Amino acid sequence: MKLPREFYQRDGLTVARELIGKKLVTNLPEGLTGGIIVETEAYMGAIDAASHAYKGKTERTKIFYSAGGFVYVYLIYGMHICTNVVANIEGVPEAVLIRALEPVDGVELMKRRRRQDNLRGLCSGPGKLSKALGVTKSFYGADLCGEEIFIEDDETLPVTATKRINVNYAGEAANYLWRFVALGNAFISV
DNA sequence: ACCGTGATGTTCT
DNA sequence: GAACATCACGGTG
Repeated sequence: MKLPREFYQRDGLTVARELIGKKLVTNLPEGLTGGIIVETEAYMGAIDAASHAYKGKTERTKIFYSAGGFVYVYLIYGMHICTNVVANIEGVPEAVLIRALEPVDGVELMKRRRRQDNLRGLCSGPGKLSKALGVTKSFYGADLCGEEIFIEDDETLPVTATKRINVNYAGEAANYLWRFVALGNAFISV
């Protein structure tokens, strides 16, 4: 079952935690690919120095201000795409970064896109899973209640919260336990 | 196992 | 012109 708009229209921390165990899917002309979400991070807008939306609305961050359930993508370090889910209601700029998947559907296609054969490393990082799923900059603003990219209900997994990865520049916010991981899962990024 | 490094583009100063 | 929510590779233990 595809998650409805209401799932996303809650606070970012709840959405980030509850996305663990759900299945992220893209359905593109080359085929359907997807996997269980096993690692996420919440980025909490105006109260979060690590968030791209911390300093307000720009051309890049305007999608944060839409209703939950749309896609925010950006290019990092000049070569990797990161895939995020916008959370909360219109006007509240929160988002959830998807950091790792356990590969499930279209594994062969994902291996081809990534040019690598190792299952364990196939989707174990935000850049990796974006490439495996075929997510590009054109996904900016895509509707998760549509057909190209969506999230389905799946299993319930035990979850722990830890500090977020690579946000040391964010001062106090770097210590918040806003990363969520499926306990004991082998497909997480670190 | 753990470094160190090079590749690369967009955003904001 | 710096900083950046990264990855793969090759070196050394």
